[in-house]
Parts: sequence; C-alpha cells; structure tokens
Amino acid sequence: MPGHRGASPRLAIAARPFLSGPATDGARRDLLTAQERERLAPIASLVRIERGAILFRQGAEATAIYDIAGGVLKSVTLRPDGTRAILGFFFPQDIVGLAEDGRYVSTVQAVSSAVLYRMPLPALERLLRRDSELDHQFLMKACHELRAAQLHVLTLGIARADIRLARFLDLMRQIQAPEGARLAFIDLPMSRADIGEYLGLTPETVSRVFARLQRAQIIACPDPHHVRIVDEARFHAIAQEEARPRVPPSRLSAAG
Amino acid sequence: MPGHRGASPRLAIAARPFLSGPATDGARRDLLTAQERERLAPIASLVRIERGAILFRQGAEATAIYDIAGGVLKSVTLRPDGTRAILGFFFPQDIVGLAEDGRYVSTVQAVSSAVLYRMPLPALERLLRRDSELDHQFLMKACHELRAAQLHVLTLGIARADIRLARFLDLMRQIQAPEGARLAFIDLPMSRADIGEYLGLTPETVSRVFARLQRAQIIACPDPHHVRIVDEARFHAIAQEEARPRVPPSRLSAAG
DNA sequence: CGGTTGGTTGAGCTGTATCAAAAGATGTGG
DNA sequence: CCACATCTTTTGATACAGCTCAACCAACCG
Repeated sequence: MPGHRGASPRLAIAARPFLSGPATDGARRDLLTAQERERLAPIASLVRIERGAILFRQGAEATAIYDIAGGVLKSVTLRPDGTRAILGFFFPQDIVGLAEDGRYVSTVQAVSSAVLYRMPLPALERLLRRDSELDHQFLMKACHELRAAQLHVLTLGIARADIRLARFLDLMRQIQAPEGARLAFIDLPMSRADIGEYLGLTPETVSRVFARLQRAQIIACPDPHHVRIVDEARFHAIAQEEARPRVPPSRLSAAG
Repeated sequence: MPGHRGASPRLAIAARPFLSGPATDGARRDLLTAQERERLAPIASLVRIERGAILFRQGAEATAIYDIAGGVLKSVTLRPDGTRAILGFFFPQDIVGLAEDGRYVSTVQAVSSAVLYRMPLPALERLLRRDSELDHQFLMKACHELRAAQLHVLTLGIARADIRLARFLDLMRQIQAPEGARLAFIDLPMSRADIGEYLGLTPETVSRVFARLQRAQIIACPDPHHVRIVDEARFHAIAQEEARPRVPPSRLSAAG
C-alpha cells in the first residue's frame, strides 16, 4: 500500500513518517530527494484540505498529482454493491494521483487536515519529459504501489482478525519509523471504521480486537489513536502467526 | 512487510504511469501484438514445464522473463507463517517474471503443463533500450498487475464466500473471453485448493459454495474444472451484490 | 446544553474453519 | 486394460469467530 515504506534502495517512494522531518536520512529511500523537490517547486502550488474533504474522485479526469507535505490521506474505492474499501493510507512525502486512462483510479480523501503540493499534469509532463531522473522516480511509485497491494492481499487472505490487525499495526509502525527502526509507539490518525474498511472487518470487530490485545497486555491504547507495543515478542508472534501448523511443508515439488 | 525491499522492474524505464495510463480500453488486457512478439523472437527460446513444476522461486535472482504460449501458471507467495497465498493466475499471452531488485517477487508454478518463451534478461534489456514501444508494453504489464492486485483486494475485503467465488468466476470468464464477451462456459484449470488460496478460503468451503450455487441453478458444473453460468442475472447479482439476497445454504425451490 | 459522531461493549445468529471420512479422479505399472 | 496408490473433491458434524443489531459512553460542537 501506498503508505508502506519497507525501505528500498531504488524504489521506496516515501520514507517520510509524519513524525520526524529531515529528508536526509536514507536519502536513497526517498521518492523525491530535496533536490528533486526543488525542481518540482516551480510548478507546484500549496493546497490545504480539511479533514474529511475529498481531494479527487475515482473516475474523474486526472488534472494533477499531489505530493503530501503534511497530514494523512486515504485511498477509497467503491465496490459494486456500494460498500467502500480502503486501499491504503498516504503519509507525508507520499505521492497521490495515480491515474489510468487519464482518470483517477480511486478517490482520495483526507483522514486529517492535510497540506499538499499540487502539480498540474500538463506542467508536470513537460517537466518529466526533460528530467528522466524525476520521471523514473514517478515510475517507481507505481511499482511500489503494486507491491503494496500484493502485501495487502496477503493480509486479507488470512481470516483471523487479530492477525490482520497486528499486521496493520506493524505496517503503520514501519511507515512511521525512520529506517526500519522498531518504534513502540504508533499513531493511528484514522478511525476504527477506516481500519475496518482497510482490513475487511467491521468497526466493532476492530474495536474488540484492540480490547483483546490490550487485556492480554500485548498492546496499550492510551486513547483510540495511539498504540504502544507492550509485549513485542507476542505481538510479533501474532503478526507473523507462527502458530498452528496448517499446511504440511513439503508440497512445493512435483514433476519438472 | 518487514525487511521487504522494494525495487524496480528494470524494464519499463521510460513511461509515466501517473500521467498517461494504459491506453487499454475496457477489458483489454495488456498483451503484446503479433508484431511485437516477432521482435522478441530472436532472443526467445521455447521452454516446456510440467504440471506442478516451478518456473522460478520467489527471491531467486531474476534471469529471464517469460511469455506464456500455452498452459496456465500461478503466482504463489509464502506468508510469514508458512501458509501460501496465490496472488494470481496467468494464461497464454500473459507475461511472468516481475522482479524487484533483480529478484523475482513471487514463485511461479505451473497449474497445467505449459509452454513458454523464455527471454533472458540481459538480452531483453538491450532490446528494450532500443525499442521504446516494446518497453512501454512491459511497463503496461506492471501497471496491469497493480490494478489486478487492487481488484483482488476489493474481493478479499468482502467476507462472504459466495461473493468471492462469483467474482473469481467472473474474473476467469473475462480472462478467457476474447473481447469482453460474456462466455457462459468457464474453464477452471486450477484445483479447489488453488481457488481457496486465491480467495482466502479453505478448499472445503470452495467446494461447498460450488455445490450451493449449483443447487440454486445458478451455475452448472459438469466436472470440477468446467462451469457454466446458467442464471446470468442471479449470478451477476451475487458477484456485484447489489442487494442482500443471499443464497440459502440448501433447499432452493422455485426454479428461476 | 442537547445533538452528533466515534468508540466500546453485549447478546445472538450465521457462516466459515476444522476434523474426519468417503467418494471420485488420476496416473502408474503390471 | 485393469488394479492399485495417490491425489482431489465432496460431504458431514461440530466449534468458534466475526457479523448484525442494539445499547451505551465519551468527546466534540454548534
């Protein structure tokens, strides 16, 4: 998912948690270096949107791409039946505005009030045509989202709610941690309903799992938007679920 | 994912997915034209693998990309807990071998015996450097997979097994249909277990849902690998779940 | 302040996983 | 071509996890 920054030498789109600010650490992990941002500055204008506001809608003509300066956004898509699913969350230094056939592929909405740099498409295209390095960075972004969506699939493929939630928390932690550090504190700017829509669970279940993990002394939640990992070992065990033996190991053989 | 290293397919160097998405319309999948295949022919060699054989493993150094001439393959990935998930199925004219940091991102295994064109990476890269049109096609492939993964997420975000399965069948149908045509017959070369691993269900549940849909006269399964859509309207209603009409587990009276 | 939104908690229901086993396919060597 | 061994699919019984419906609480806001 877009927010995920597992850190990659070449790909890593945005390694900027909303905690610290410097763009210097792990320069190669950033989608855009400070220098690259400078090159974009001339065509960018600052926009601010309020919590809950929609930046653009799925299917609308793509007119601009946005670089998040501050705040958190979410990518929402409507299912045929009208229910919604959240495809991912975006944090500062992420770029949103993925389009296909000139139309945005999903709706992007502000989870918290946010500030973004707006880069109109025509100008951006002109710029990228002359700056292949920048161009390459934007391509990397798309590839990163592919990988993120695949990881999302892996999480949703597991039925158990506690595993899904633990993985989600782990993901949020990685996004917020600079350089793969293991922070114990996690910010959750989004609502329980948002988490549920991301994980394919109801808000009630999300809430219950939070309560369960808290009772088990695995995490602590001073308030709904802050989590502390208390028992790292057990937390990790759930997220990775080494638990019960399911599939007999040797199965990846066969002819050939 | 922990320790996940993002990266980039070294192919596709020149395009800008953010700006001009795939020029594909509607259901058209990104394929190579006959002409493009001709240009690839000089560096391609034919390979055949047996059912169940592994083409390459996740994490292994990427040495080639494959264009499927015949047969069906699946993309499998291991979860931290050892269980497997299927990310997708590949059919003739699909291209497999997506790499990241020079390593394959998932294991690809033959669902049925298959024949492929093997294109060694070094040669392919040389070729793409000179042929920007081909290069573009390969980029489209990556974008296509991103979109497919997002659709997969949408399906997995719904709990109900019958909806998941109906959507899967619909997907298979679209893949097998030449031009967005609505075929009533669907081939399912993969096993119930494969379907389950793709949908996040157990094989038993997959089987039960097949049985249920069959009893309800919505589909017909002459054998486990062939499905016919009998009641298109109700089938579609389930796949899109416009309403809440669930198919009762058993006892379906009223034919039609 | 009451109204609203988001979060938590409870009771009951339903559907899926699980365990178990039989029936059907598939492939092999005799 | 058959018989056997293996794998796949199906079916059954049961337990349990998550959904639904609903009430309640806390924080926020006009």
